[in-house]
Order: sequence, then structure tokens, then C-alpha cells
Amino acid sequence: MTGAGGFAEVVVGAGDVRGAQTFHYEIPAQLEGLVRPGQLVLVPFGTRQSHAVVMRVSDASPVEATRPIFDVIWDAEVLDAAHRELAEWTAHRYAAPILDAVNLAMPPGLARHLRSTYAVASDDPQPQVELAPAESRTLELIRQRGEASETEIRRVAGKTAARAGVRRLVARGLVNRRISLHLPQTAGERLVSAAAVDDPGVVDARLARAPKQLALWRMLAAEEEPLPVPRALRLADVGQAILRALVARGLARVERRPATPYLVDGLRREKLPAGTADSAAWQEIQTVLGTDNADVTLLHGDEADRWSIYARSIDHVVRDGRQALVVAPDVRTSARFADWLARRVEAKVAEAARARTDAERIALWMAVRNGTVDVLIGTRAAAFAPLARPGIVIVDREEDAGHKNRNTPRYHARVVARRLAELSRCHLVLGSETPSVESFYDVEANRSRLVSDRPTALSPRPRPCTDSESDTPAPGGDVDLVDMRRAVTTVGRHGVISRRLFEALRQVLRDQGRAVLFVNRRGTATLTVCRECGYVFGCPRCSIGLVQHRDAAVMLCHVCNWREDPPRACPVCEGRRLRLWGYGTEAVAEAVSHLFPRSRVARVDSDRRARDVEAAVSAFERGEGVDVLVGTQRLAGFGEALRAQLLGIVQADVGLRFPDFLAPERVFINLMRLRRLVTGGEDGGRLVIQTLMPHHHVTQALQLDDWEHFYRAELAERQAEGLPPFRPVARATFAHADDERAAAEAQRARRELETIAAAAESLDLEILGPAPAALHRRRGQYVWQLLLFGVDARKVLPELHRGWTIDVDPIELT
DNA sequence: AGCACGCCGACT
DNA sequence: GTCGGCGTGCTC
Repeated sequence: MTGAGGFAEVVVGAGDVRGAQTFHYEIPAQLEGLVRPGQLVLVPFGTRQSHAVVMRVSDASPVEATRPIFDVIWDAEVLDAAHRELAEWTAHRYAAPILDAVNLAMPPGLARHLRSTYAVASDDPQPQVELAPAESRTLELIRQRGEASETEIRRVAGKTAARAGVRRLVARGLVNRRISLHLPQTAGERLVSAAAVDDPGVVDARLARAPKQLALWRMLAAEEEPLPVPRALRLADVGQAILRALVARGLARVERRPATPYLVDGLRREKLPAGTADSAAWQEIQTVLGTDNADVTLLHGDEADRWSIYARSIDHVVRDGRQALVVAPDVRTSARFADWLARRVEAKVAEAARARTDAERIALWMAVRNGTVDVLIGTRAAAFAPLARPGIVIVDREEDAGHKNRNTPRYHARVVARRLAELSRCHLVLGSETPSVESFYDVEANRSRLVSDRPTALSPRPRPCTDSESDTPAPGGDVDLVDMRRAVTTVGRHGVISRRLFEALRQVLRDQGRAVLFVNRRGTATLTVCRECGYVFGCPRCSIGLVQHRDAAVMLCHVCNWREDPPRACPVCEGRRLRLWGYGTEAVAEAVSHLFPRSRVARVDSDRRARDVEAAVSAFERGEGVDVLVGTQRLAGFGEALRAQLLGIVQADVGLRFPDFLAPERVFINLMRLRRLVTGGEDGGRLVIQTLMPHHHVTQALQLDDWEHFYRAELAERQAEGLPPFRPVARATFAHADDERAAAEAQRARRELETIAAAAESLDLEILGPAPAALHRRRGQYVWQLLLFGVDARKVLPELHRGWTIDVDPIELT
């Protein structure tokens, strides 16, 4: 079909359109030449009127019956060509609704800043249909005023009736919606916080005759961060005068927050680290930075080396008048790198997490887009930031699971960054300590270049091998592999700590040293079982046992957080003899305290408050008051503060026994990282690995400190099994409160996908399942899954019905 | 999301 | 018979 004003292909902002579906609208005569790609427009959609983003403008439409665009909401190009393409690609690649992908690249929270007003559609005197009273009042209001806003309508129709009522008026064609964009402006704000006092009792006494000031002070003292003044006054229910009085007494402090809180202060100039100035890695990267090639470099090295090379690259690019984007795996790293960089490079550096409010995040979005910001540092969502002239994209710790988004679209920042670099023809640097299997494979397949400042890391470093068949200490070696199946001489409760780990701990503590013990579960006991009848205490909502947490005296579900009191007797046979199986951080910490009564042990897990954990780690780092840290994966967030003489992996292989072919990579990467953080570089600490699988390639590679050993073994296995990166996999899950229904839907879906595949010619697709998910019941819902292998999986995935969750390139299968 | 429609079982 | 819950298809 063709038309005079042309046609626009749009993504409708209705939030409910599944699949990568766009819609075509006709550009009416009055908007001819005014509708351009990237704009925000108003369109009719079913019975609704909604905002939409123009993706393309053309002379013809593939659809016969098109309706006209009503209006242009925002004249500016909200999405530039590269980001339109990136959004479409993301939706397609991850089989996600295109709107979700588009929203990632748009100003944050845009939909919240669209204001609607309503005007009479026609001068039709009387509607044919009967109107509810609230609808009549609304229509009357709109007729009188000519146009009415949502708030005005709410006033006459009431809060609940307003929305539905005005929607029905629109659906019947009596009223038209107009949408305008009101992006919030930020002019900075005043923040208030309580002054620090040693003894709160003194304040109580001083303010004894000023109850309102006291209330305000108590409220402020309970807050971790400064509050905006209006919010603080509202929360304490006091006026300006009370705050002024409190400030005058020196008990509160008011500071101004700038309008650009995202900018990182870099006043204190420090030099770029000299070490990398003439390194091979920097030489390599330098040669491609000047070109327009979308080359990919896998930069292998320690944090200090990587950061230094990032800084040199960023400096180079910024001098060239272009922007740099750095994607960090977590907010902590993002903040640390931003501070570090701003002191070393002459550039306007912004850190995404510093923009907290909607207004601030929108201001940052604009600044990135206008180019007032040279460098943007953030976590995975930053990969969609609207850089106007990108010169380099850096993904730090590319192997980290933090780069994978956990809701739709379940994108991986490394993968998105790679596409972004291609689209904007700039260089991509993937930095890593322990590359992901995928990135290592890309090097093998010549899709990226490996540069490393430690070439030796690429070849096996022979280590004295310990005898895994016995539990006698091996001489010399700094890596001990303890086979827990044979380690009969365990000490402490539950056989948690082997003789070897015990000896190592004893030696370290005797020498006033420090140790870190890694346990991948929190709590005291994993499973509680009745000795009389065998009853297992499980979560009522999930198919998993409740974990005892002795500290908090609670039984906890680690999946859904269900909690109940620890039992005294079995609910079935009333037997009182209960057996506790398995262990977590609490049990290990307890065992260490028991074995070494003079040691000072602290736990690092999510059972403890962030503040307490920070304090414990900082005490450990200073060597004051804490000698042993026992923690979960949460340890890894503390970086080099964990430096110690000993790292004990209490159980290396819990993850490896799950039916999850991605588990070895995860376990390997996590343990390698911990190892690097704790035992560090050259001076090296000791590593004791307790395992039930001493011959697994993960444990072997850890013992040999040889990552290539791991990749060779892992890649060989994955190739033999037809797994990623040789063949992509996608996971689709369906959950329902009724198990049989979920199973039936999964069966039906499989048949439907097979029918589609059969109709198409030679699709590379293999469907496994349906099978109950590894965790069959979650929060009262039964989960069934399909695994789809092959490159064409994403062609059929959008056909899945409502209620399915799709994860393309999952990083775990549980 | 929101609406229409068709399929059920549960009720008048 | 008819009411209503639930699943499903559709929106250029």
C-alpha cells in the first residue's frame, strides 16, 4: 500500500504487545514531513490511544489497513539510528518484546513523564450509549473546559472511576487523548543529615524541652544517608523553623546537592600509572583506536593493569573528541573505577549510579546524548546509554555474572556492548581476570584478539601436586587439594574442616596471620530431618528444604524467603529427635571458633547487615579484631580487602553437582576470583581446596593455577555435547500453581514449536523437554522447562504464549 | 493492558 | 439456561 504522506513503522508504548512486533501507521497530510524516525508520536491502538516510537518512515506499508498518526508528542529524535538498531537487535536476539528493549535506550522512566489531557472528539450532541454517572460528569467537564487533565478529571469523577471512565470515553470515540512530555528538571536540592554524636543520651537531655527538634533529630539519626529537606520535614512532621533551630544547635547539617550529581569530582590529579605505558597490550590497543574498525580485544590481566590500560585508552579517545563507555559488573566496581579514573584523566566523568532520582537520571541521559559528558561508567544498563559519538566501549570483568540482566530482556551486557561497538564502529575492550568460556572461544575462532600483560598465564604453571588419595600434608606446594571422600581425619562438627585445613589455619593464626574461608551457603544446617519417621522440613511453597539459621533462630527458605520458627518436634510423628544435615557459613564460623577459641571470626553473608559486614571486613583488612572471615560469594565484592595468608574453600563442588552444564564455568570463575583476591599475586598465600570431586577439571585447573587447562577440558566437553559456545541454547519456563496444567502447557508448547519448525525448512533447532525445572516448585508455582538448542531457537521462541519466561544464552539452568 | 470471545463448571 | 472465572487472540 502507498500513501501521499508516507507511512511510519512504530513501536507502540502499550506495554503488552508480545514479540518483536511493530505496527504501521499512515502519516496524515497535516503531519507530512514532520514525522521522523526516533520521534515520539501519538497513535490509535485498538480502542486505546497510546504513545509510540517511530522506528522507520517509508513510502509503502506492508499492511493494508493503516490508521493515521494523531500527533507528534516530542519533536526531538529520542532514539538515534544506532540505538533504534540496537533495541531491535536486542529484542530479536533475546526473543523479548521490542518495547522492553526500546525502553532500555530511552530516557529513564519516560512513561511516567507523559501527561495526558482529554478533549471532545466530535460535536456529536448525545452519545447513543448509556454512560455511568462518573463518565457523564467527566464528559461534561471536558465539554465545558474544551480540554481537561487527568488531575481535573480525578477531581470530578473520583480516584478509581477516573481512569477506567476516561478510557471508556476514548474507546467509544467521544473523547481524544493528547499526550505531552514533561521531563523533570533538576535544579539541585538541599539535603539534611544528623550531626554525628557519640552519646545519643546527651542529645536527649539537650532537647528535653524541644520535643519536635528531638523527633526530627531521631528520625535523621536513623537514616543512613542525607535526606532531601522537604522529605525530612514531611517524615518528621515538623516545619522549617524546627530544622533551623536544630541546625543552629549544631545537631543537623544542611548541604546542597548539585544539579549534576552524576559528575565525578576529579580535582586531585594523579598521574596515569607508568607501568603500562609501553606494555604490549597498550601498544596493541593503541594501533586500533585510531581506526574505524569495530575490533574486539580481550584484555587479560589484573585489575591494576586493566584499569591502567582502560585509562590510557579513554584518555586517547577523549582527546580525539569522542566518548567512552565503561560497563562494570556491579555498582561497587563502577563507583571505584569512576573515582579512580576521574583523578587520572582530564575528562568529564559521569557515574550512572550517582544519579538517583528520575530527574537526575534523565539529566544524565541528556548529558550523555549531548556530549557534555566524556566518559560514562555504569553497570549493565549503561550499555544502552545514548552516546552520541562513542570512541571506545569497555566491559570490565566480562566473565562476571553481573552483566546478565535478570528480567526481560535478559540481555548480557558483553553481548550488547559488542553489537553497540559494531553499530557505532568503535573499539570494544573486554577486560578479564579469568575469561568467560565464550570470550576464550572467540579468541580461538579469531573473532577477537587476546592481549595479556602476563603471557605466562597462558601456559601451564607447574605446581607441586598434592596426593589427593590421602590426607597427609603435602610438602611445599601452595595449593592443597583435599579429597573429602577419603579425608577421614576431619575435625570439628559435621566433618566440616579437614585435618589439612585445620593445620593450615593453625599455622596462619599462630603467625598472627589472617584467613578467609569460602562456603557457598549461609546458615547453620541445610536440612532438618526427623530421626523417627524421616520427615524432611521443607518450604511449603518451594521444593527445597528449609535452612536452619541458628543466629536468628529461624528456618529459612533460600528461594522464597519463607521463614518459620525452628521446630522442637516432628509435625508428623511428634518425634523429638531431629537430625541436622549439611552446613553453611554459620556452622563453619562456629566450628572455627570452637577449634580456635582465641581466633576472632566474622561472617560475611547476606544474613548480616551491610554496615556490619563492611565494618568486619575493614577490621579484617586493618588486622584489628578479625582474623578469620567466613563467607559466601558475597566475599568477592570486597576486593583486595580480603588479602590473607590462607584461603580455604570449604567445599569446592556444591555447584558442580547440579544438573547444569554451565555450573563448572561459574564455579571456576568464582573460585579463581576469590583466589586472586585473597592470596593475591606474587607473594602468594596458601590455598586449601576441600572437594568431593578431586579429578574434576575445575578442581584440577584450580590446583594447577592453569586456566588454559580448564578451557581446553571445558570446551572439549561442550563440543562433544553440542553445547554453547558451539551451539546456542535458550531456556523457556512456564510456571503455574497447578502442576498438571503447567505440564500440559509445556507439552502443548513443545508440539506447537515442533509444528512450526517442521513447516520451515531445515531449521537448526532441537527441543529438549518438557521437564520439571531443577527447582520444580517455586513460591507455590510449579515450573516446567524446555531447552532449545540451535541458532534458530529465537525464530520460534516468540510463538510461546503468555506466561512463558524466555532466557536466551542463560547463565544458569536452575 | 484491556477488551472480546469461547470454553468450562457451578449455580439458579 | 445463565453467570462468571479462566485462557486466548488481537490491537497497524
